Amino acid sequence: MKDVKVSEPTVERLVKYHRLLERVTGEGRKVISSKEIGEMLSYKASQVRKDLSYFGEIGKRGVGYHVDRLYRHLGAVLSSPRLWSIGLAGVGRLGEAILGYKGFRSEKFQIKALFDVDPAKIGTKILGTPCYSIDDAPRVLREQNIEVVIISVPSGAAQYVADRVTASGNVKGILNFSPVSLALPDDVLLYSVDISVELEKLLFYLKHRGQ
Amino acid sequence: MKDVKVSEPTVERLVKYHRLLERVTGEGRKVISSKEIGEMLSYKASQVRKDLSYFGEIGKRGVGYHVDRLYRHLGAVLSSPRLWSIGLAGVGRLGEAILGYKGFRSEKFQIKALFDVDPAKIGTKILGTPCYSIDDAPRVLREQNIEVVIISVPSGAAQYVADRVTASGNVKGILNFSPVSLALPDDVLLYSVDISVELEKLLFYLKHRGQ
DNA sequence: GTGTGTGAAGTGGTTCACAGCG
DNA sequence: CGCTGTGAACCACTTCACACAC
Repeated sequence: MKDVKVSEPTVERLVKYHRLLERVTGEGRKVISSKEIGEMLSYKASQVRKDLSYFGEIGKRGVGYHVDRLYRHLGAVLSSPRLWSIGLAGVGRLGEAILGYKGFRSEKFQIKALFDVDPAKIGTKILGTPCYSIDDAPRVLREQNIEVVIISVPSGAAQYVADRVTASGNVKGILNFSPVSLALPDDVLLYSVDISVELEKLLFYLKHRGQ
Repeated sequence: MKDVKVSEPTVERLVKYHRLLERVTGEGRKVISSKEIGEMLSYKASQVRKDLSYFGEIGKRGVGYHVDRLYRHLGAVLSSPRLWSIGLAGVGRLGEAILGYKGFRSEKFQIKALFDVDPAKIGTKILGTPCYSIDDAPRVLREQNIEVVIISVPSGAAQYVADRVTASGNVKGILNFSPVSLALPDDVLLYSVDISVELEKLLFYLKHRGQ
């Protein structure tokens, strides 16, 4: 797969096209147009075509996109070179929800180790995954070659946890669910999901919706 | 508060400035500069100044921003006209995590009603909040004047739930945690948080990180 | 001198419009 | 003729650079 530079919004849409195609494949559809994809996901047809064209000419002019071919094509674009091992720090309610989240099952990654501070959890298995002390994270992450960590701890603990986790030198990416900006070594990729900010934005625009 | 049109990224940053200021206020700091704010949140100082200038000249040239004044100013910009009543549909692991999420406490809103399909949950209170059948949603939403609903149901059920919820005619905004695009009446504002898309993006850029 | 406020320039992503191919 | 692929036009957000107030 050649390496085309694509913007973050494009990657996000590619993921959504892939998901949609998975569903459509199951329904036995053979061909789909950019217009139809766009209608199903609320994007402009031209946006869909541009996104899909970044990785080669995959559609047929005058016809549309062959569903199964496009599905496999996107699968290859989004595929991982291998199965990522993932750690999850903070097994509170949110952490446990993430751990058990069905939309999160994938052949791309697997949650291999949990970390917490609660002595009642350390040393046990939760939903089948072993839980370690956060202070053992550097060792465990190295031993199990875990390169991605999800942080779902309370905001006060997030920076401490991020420091422990990056101390291993093994971690290349962090997905942060806590509502704080983390300071990280700059070779570590950070993505954040801030649940309450999204609600705040919704309420802000609701307040000003007349406009 | 006069109505200035601000972009979504700006609103998101305003929320983060407000949060930061809350912390900084507590630490007894009197004055802060755009440069310092930027460093703490990983934004450019010029970005911070532009964002803060949309709602009037609030800083002092040559000095910086008075922390408490700026905090209250942002509070007013982001404030709600009143306390929003919120419903939450889908009290699975994720729904319960949201319900109990501390970062979610606010004087802007309150989760007033839960909805589910599980007969074991309907009619009970969960973490102190009453749970109703999703099919009673139109009535309950109207009776309790609930205008915002959080959807945290499995993807297969999301559209059905969205239809039930908007049937009341009362709902103005939806925060969707399920990984599907919802079709909604176009006077309903939609924000989505897609947990697995964020992880997919992280893994995609990790794979291509050499670039 | 110092740090804000802001027009102007720059950057990046989206949409258009049409050429090109099936 | 229909629908894709794509340069060019457009639009929106970010960054710069400097006048201005303290």
